Amino acid sequence: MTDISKTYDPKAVEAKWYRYWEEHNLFRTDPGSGKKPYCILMPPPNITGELHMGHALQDALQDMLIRLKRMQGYESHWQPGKDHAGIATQNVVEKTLAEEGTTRQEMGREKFVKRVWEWKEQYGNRIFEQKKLLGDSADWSRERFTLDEGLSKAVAAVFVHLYEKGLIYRGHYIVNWCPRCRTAISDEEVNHVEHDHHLWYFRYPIKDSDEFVTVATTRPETMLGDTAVAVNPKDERFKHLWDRTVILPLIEREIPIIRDKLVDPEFGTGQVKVTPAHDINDFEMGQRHNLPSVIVMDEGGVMNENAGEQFQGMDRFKARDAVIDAMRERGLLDKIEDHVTSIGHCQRCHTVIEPYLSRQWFVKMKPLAEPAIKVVREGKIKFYPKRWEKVYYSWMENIRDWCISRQLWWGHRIPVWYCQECNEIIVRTETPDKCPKCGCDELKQDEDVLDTWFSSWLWGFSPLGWPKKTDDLKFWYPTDVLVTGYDIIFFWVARMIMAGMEFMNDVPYRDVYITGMIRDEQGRWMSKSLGNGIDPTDMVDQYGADAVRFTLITLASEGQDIRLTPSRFEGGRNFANKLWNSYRFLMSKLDVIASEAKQSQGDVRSPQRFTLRDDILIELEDAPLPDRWIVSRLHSVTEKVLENAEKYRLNDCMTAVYDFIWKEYCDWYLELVKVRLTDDKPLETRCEALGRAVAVFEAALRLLHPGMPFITEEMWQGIRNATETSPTVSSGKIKGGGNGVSIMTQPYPQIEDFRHDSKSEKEFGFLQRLIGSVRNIRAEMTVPPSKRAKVVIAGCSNEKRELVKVNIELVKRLATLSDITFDGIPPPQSAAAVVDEAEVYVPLAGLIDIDVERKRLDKDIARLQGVIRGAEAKLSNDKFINKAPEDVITHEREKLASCRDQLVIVVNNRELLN
RNA sequence: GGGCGAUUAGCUCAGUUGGUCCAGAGCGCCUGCCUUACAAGCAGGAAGUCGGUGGUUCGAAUCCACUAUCGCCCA
Repeated sequence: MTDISKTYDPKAVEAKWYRYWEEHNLFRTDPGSGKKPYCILMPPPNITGELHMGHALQDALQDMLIRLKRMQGYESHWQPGKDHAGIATQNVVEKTLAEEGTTRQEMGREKFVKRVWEWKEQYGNRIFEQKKLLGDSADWSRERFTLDEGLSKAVAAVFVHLYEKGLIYRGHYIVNWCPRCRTAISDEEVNHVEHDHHLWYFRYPIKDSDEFVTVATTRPETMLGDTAVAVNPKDERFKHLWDRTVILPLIEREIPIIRDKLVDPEFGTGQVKVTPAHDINDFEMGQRHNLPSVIVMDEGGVMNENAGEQFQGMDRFKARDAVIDAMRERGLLDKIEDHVTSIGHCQRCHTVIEPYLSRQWFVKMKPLAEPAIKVVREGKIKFYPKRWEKVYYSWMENIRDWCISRQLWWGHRIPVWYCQECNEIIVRTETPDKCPKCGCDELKQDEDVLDTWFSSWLWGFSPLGWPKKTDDLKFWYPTDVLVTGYDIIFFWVARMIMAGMEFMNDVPYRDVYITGMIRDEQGRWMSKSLGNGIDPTDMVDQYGADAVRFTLITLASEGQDIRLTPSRFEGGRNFANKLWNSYRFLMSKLDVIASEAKQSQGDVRSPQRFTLRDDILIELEDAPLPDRWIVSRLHSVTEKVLENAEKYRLNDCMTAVYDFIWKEYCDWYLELVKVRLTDDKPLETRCEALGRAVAVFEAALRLLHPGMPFITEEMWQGIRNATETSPTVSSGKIKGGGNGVSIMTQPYPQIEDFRHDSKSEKEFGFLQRLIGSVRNIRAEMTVPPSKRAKVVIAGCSNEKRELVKVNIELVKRLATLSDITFDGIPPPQSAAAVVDEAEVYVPLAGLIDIDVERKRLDKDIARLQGVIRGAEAKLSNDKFINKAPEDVITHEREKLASCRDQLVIVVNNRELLN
């Protein structure tokens, strides 16, 4: 067929089939289908997000599983959705406001939130459009958004439930405060980075004396909020200081010297300043000793009136320098030391976090963690790779309460109202109209919104309709597997499991497949700021979606990180091209042979279709050896794919199919089929050969489809149109009808579909080695391909001689031989090889280079001697004979005998050259 | 400080339950081929003391201990 292009062009194929799948509703799912449920929840990407390689990798893996299960007859549902991403989205919209010269404060809350919704409608769908380019077969009609009506109801219901259970509380605590985002964030949202820093030693005068205490600090500006100095009660050095009073410099506040065992005598001088409003440890000390908390900066990190006139209005880092200067001027700066310290930064904007005393809402996590730990311990949830379970446990067992309130406008407003009359706190899923206690209707809702993860942690069930008891929920919960990266085990996976146990009383999924992270060539994270990212849509554009998917899946082994360069996708592209060309070959033959067949029957219908016998892969009794062999190999690759898919070793699934198609089907089988497709062969022979080649190919396409959906669909449709019956084999039979809509909905191959045939594999293996040995000789002696050689085989068992005779045409073709004779005298000037017990002589009169041949044989002798030595050493060891299993010993014996025989022949041949 | 991962061919990586002709792939490299499906290809080839040391074992890339280097996470 001349109209099939010589190189595969993904662009001509991908969009067409994606549209086709959507038009035929092939992604749509139905809990009432009567099939078995299978479900994956797509990790909802942020609406601000662009598709990155991590998405591409995880989507390729998820889609492969979804498509596989769909073909296996499950109601295979991939639940898509998006995340409202509180801080990120608010930041993005605020940025555009800044460009317009306004701020959200100027705009007001209501207008701002409306504006964000508009932004979401306009830009929020981009990432899904990009995912479609990858071929994702999610049921987009069921898309959910963490801020849509249903999910908002779920969030409110959860809040009320936990509040009423006493697991949500409000309180004044030190939280991680981002002065740039102007909100509290959770411990998980803080990244600690080690910095070369300093330790400043300040002298505080002791009241009514000339003495000082000397305290060391990494954050001098906080001294303005000190309300005590503390020493360790066991520290004998400072007994004389107990209960004395210190004058806090600059502020001139009298503060006590307290004793607290939390003080580390080794840190600094062993005398420490205590700032309860700006340090977590100091806060605890303050609680124990009833110290006042003085907040010295505002929400933006600017010093406030409590910092004193001199410093008020200064940014916290300016204030730091100013405090140091002021202390130095007063002679109260004792010294400065170099000090390495770990400083927390906002995960989102990288601003230095300020420990800050404020009133926030928290979730008590311990009670929620316990059942979630248990289900993993009991194996009800399994992590792949298993090692992540340890990480999960260590976090869960040391879990701390979760700060869930955020001082943002974009998000789920906290469902709490305060009575302006009696201060009653009203926690409701619906807006109350009056205070249940005093009846007053003046109620004010809490200003804050909830942490975005407070909606994402419900993703295990909320997109399926919870809190309603929907059919979806009944059918698909618990879901089957969550595919995600290790960076969000704490943020998301762990919390989802807790939520699942608390609200569904069951796990959200049975398996957690943790993927590795995509890194650049040097092993660095891909990030916008480094500019080292590779855009998946660029790669799809350049290499095709199938090539991108194939490459990523192949590289994803057991959760290892992946170093990626664009050139890696060439491997996938080349494979697609290889597939394409084998398809082109089959199609051209189908065309020719089909029309010839029709003509021979006096049937000249157009278009000509090839009739595929429905038992073509079953009736193999009289089939030639290569056919029996390739079907047996098909059995084996199917087995490998199915086994590895169960263990989420999808890379192994892919390489198994790759090896089968390229190295067995194309390199060997198709070359052999060509022998039976020459014009001189009877039509019947050609039809059978081509039919089997097509049927095997079709089965391989189905094996491959979940990983490479577009190209397999294109070729499957092509084959379907060119053949009379639907080519799909299932449960041992080719299904008739020819009306399959798509390869997507064809049955996935099962091992029972293809007969395993170890005899054929053994026989064919011999022929492969025989052909290989001749090819090796030819190449080493640089015999030009145009030169057809004659080969003499000697010392061959009757069985193998028959085998070669039956398949003589094949061997001749693949080894480029004009003739094969048996048991002739080895001709003079021959190159020689040994295959099993057979001696192979290639007469090379005039072509043979004696030196090259000597080297070749010497190499073989060395190899054989090595193997023999190894086997002898083992077999002469009594302990080996006594302890090793019988089959291992037998194998060693056979190996030794065979190699010894071969060695004799090779040595003999070598001597002839002396 | 605690935990985890990596270390195998020039590069990037597989190697599942310890054994199956002295360790595999892709890329790169070398030789020869436009052999009518494919040069994004075909045939052949070179290339590794599996980070180091010690141990367990009849047998270790694989299990154990120690150790080195790199990376990540938690505190």
